[in-house]
Amino acid sequence: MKHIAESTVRRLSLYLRFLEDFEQRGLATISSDELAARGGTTSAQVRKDLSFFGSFGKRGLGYAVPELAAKLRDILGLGREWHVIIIGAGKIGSALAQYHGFRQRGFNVVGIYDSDPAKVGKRVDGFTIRDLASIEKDVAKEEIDIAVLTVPAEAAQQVVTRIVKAGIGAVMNFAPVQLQVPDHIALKNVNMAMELEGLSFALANRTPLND
Amino acid sequence: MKHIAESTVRRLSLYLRFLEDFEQRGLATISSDELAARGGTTSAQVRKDLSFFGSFGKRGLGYAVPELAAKLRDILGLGREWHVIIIGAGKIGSALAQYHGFRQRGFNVVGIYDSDPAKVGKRVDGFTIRDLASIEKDVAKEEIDIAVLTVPAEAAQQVVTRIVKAGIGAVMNFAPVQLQVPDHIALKNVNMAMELEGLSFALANRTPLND
DNA sequence: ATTACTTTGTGAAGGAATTCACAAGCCAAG
DNA sequence: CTTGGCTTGTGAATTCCTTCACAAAGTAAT
Repeated sequence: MKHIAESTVRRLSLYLRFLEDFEQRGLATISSDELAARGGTTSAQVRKDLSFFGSFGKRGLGYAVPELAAKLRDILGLGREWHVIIIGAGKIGSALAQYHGFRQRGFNVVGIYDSDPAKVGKRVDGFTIRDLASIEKDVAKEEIDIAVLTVPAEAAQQVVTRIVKAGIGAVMNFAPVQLQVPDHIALKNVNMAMELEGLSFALANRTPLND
Repeated sequence: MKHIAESTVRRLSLYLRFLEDFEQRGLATISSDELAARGGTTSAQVRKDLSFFGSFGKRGLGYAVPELAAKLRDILGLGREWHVIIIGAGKIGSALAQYHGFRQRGFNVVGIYDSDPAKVGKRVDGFTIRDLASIEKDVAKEEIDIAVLTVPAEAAQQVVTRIVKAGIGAVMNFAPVQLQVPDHIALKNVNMAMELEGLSFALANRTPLND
């Protein structure tokens, strides 16, 4: 397939959210214009985004809501269950383990890990915290797709190297470091400090920020 | 000032992190090449990013670490204290209130709010949860710069409209909705579900994702 | 002081993403 | 079955961002 831009994928996610809302409200069709208004973009952008994957609309009419939603779920890989582990049972890790929004979308958290002996064996929202030592074995055996990394910055690269070797496919990194991973591994960084600095920059410079 | 791209600001944040690391290790100078290697970009990109704000380097030598760090802190608006409030004392809101990384960077959390009478008055990590009803008054009186929004999706737009009217400057939105704010308000969205769907897309399509 | 080497700062070139603009297709009404 | 009104899908134009490439400016050694 042709290369799809990061920004396009983000927007597809957004469109899906709106479609699910429309679906619930019983709307049958939606135009690119309405979708665009809702997402703060343009109708041309919506149509271009979708056009990378096929033509799903009817000229003169718009898009059938449930069909397009189904198509987007398919494109985004939400048609199946993904196996997720959380590594690091600190504050963020524990909060994420308790967040049930994952499951709804097919992100099935199957375990949470820590290296601290004082934490291993304790329970967090139904999960028994597992020992980090067993992670390679588990990743392979339980066919883990995605790791959510909430370990301290110093430990992050070492952990990610281990799980990549064990066969992980994707990593969502909360540690404030730039991780080195092979090209075929999907990596996303979530960094509160950086987002806040974006706001602080905008405030300090009175620059209109568009996001 | 000329318009600065979102991506540039993110990289400046990243460079600052590296510089602070180098600073701590006592390094006096750093080249754009080394900075680039650390951040997964190119030396030309580093120089171009910095060039929007001035010329801080010495040809043949590189950049003086503490000077460049100071300059970046200044550019990013980290030279002063920002007053931050958290709105929504649920799981995420409470976790953020307990996160002390904010304070270090000059983001001073001064209060946490909820509309649930059962929560108002309770304490979270040293903060007494305040009643959402008093938010307009407080935003104005305490000169709040940044609001971190962790309320349910249904309430988000209404709350943001109120605080914008009360004079807030920037909003970091955790609710999975696209908020409407005037142009002069800085807005950042943090959306776990969307990030995960990005990973899921990459896994489902084996598309190398670059982030 | 001259030479060899290094690294910045920046116009120009190239590439990527967004927006424009319009032909093509579909529906409904008469 | 024709006309009018809408909305899609997509090349072309445009805008935005990144990379190239090199003159200018510094260091160090002889």
